[in-house]
Amino acid sequence: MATISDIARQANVSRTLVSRVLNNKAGVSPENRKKILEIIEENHYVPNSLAKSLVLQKTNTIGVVMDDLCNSFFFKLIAGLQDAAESHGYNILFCSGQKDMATRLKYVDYLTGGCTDGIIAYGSCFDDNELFRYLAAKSANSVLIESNLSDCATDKILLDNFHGAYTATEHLIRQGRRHIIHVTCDMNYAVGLERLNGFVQAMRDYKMPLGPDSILYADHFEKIAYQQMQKRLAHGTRPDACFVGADKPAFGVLRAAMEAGLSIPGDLAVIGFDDDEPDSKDMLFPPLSTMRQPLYEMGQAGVSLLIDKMNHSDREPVVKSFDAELVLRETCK
Amino acid sequence: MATISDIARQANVSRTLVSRVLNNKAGVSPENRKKILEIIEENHYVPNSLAKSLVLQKTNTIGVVMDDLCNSFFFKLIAGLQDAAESHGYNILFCSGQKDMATRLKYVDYLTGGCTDGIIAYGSCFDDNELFRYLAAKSANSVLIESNLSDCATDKILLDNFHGAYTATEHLIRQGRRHIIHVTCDMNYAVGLERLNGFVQAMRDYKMPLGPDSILYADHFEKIAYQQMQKRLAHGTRPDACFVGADKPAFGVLRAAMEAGLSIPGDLAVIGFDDDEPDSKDMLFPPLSTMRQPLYEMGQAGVSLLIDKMNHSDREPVVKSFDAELVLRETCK
DNA sequence: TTGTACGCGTTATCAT
DNA sequence: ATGATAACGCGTACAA
Repeated sequence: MATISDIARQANVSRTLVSRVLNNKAGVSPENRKKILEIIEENHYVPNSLAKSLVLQKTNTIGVVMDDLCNSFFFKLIAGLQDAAESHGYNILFCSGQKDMATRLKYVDYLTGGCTDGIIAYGSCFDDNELFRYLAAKSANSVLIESNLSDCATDKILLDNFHGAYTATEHLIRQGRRHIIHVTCDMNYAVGLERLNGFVQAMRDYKMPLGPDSILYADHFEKIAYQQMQKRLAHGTRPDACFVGADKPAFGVLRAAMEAGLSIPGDLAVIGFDDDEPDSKDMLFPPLSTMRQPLYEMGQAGVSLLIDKMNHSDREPVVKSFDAELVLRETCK
Repeated sequence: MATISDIARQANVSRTLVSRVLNNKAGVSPENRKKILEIIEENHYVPNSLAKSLVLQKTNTIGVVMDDLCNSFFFKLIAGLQDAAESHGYNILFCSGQKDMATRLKYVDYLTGGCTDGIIAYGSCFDDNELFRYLAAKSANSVLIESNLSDCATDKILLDNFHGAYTATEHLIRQGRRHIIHVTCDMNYAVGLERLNGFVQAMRDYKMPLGPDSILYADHFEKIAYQQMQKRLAHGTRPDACFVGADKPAFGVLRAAMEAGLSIPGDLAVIGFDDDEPDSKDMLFPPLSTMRQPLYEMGQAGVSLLIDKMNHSDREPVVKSFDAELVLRETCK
């Protein structure tokens, strides 16, 4: 690989002149500039960004650590991150440990080791806290998305899950529903707990009955929610509304309800959470009402916050919270 | 951010000793080793990988350029790339230009600028050829997956689309189907053309009728294929088998056929290509027969080839071709 | 306009 | 066992 010295030698000039040409700076005679540009072209010369970053103490690159790149839930987030990085003139790199913590910690080491100016990490799983603490300790220029770890003094992008769950539940109550239940998403995630809390609070505030079978525990997939709802419909009083902690389990709920012969939303109103994967299901189920999570905007905000922090390294950590938006579709009219 | 000099100063030793400790090398007294390790720990010190890579001329990192990260089609490929990189002890970074060519070229510049040892690019869209040529010119350590550009002297990972299409078509013929048609995927991609050619060749070899309405042109999505098939079923002789150039359009074909009252596979046998997104559709349609593309293995092979090339920089380019595998499910018994 | 010299943070070589 | 020094490729004062 050609270096700046090679180019300088071939052009019979100093490296300084070549550097000036590369960075479009003044102080080079037109003839020399032309000659240098030609030689650069001939050699397919690309400046070594390592050396450049080393001397400038600036990489112009943002690193993103995901727990898994292979999940369509992240598409909007990734798009938001990419668009924002692009518009700010930053490169953005993605890496994931494929759910393996050791690998992800290795990537944090790598990304904090000089090749990026800052790092963004996403997740709300309690198991991820180790990663967030490790990251926060290593780099002041980092942003956590969806995690509200109090002992990490980094910037944070949050979704107000409590408020979103409250809003959804409140809507069902005001609609006149009497027997409202909640099917949780995975309780190993902070979002699961927060959404449950929002549901409970709304039910209490409106003096709605809250019994032992008002809450069914499921996860982020369809199956468990389906089974839980099946069981629930076989025993006890029939619910007439259900707030589900995520969209995937909401489809499980819908399936169980439809198989049990319930009409949607007449017999049972359903509201999910997240508003992901809208297209693949829309021939199987009535379109799902849900609390839309603005993942694209959250990604954009994460990049903005990070860049702001890099330019004001002494400012206090910022927490920016987003609200989920109630999107009413067929399952809750 | 602390540097190796900071650590050395605090420990009252030279940078050499700190470096030895960092790299687990002999030649440090136990007391010094202990002291240095403590100070490293205290300071959350991480060696600057830029400086390290600069002096070692080795980054231990592979870069991947995708045209789009937000596509579930790539999940298996990404997993294969990650697993292989991990098992070879390499970091692997993903970036994408979100379909914007200028951005992707920028990333090629960035990745070839010293921060990676080699680069993997995926794609078979004819529009991508510019990118591949650019990459091949800039870096000898690069691997193209799915592209067979003859003027790029890089290693290549290919799928034998022609043979796969031939196999699928042949299977339909031997099954006794008489009126076989082909619905193409997007013809802006080399794979679309190759699969079409395989279909035609098989039909010719077996003296099957090949008329103007034996081929319907669609793309990588469900809608066009659905419309095309609807039109086709309304006019002309009814086909009794259909080989489709990808799975998504195959679902469009199935939908048109089922809405027209055809029984699957009795009236119409269908074989797709790729074997992606199996789960989301399995309640809507009978499970789809398809030519499985071994994307995971192709990703693994890409990493292996790249690492091999980096260790034998003078060897000739290697082309490794994979075969698609016929997976028979309900739509073609 | 042009070139010299230094530093970025690390590892390797060669002394001591 | 320990440390001084050069080198990786680049940008930039400063001098000429």
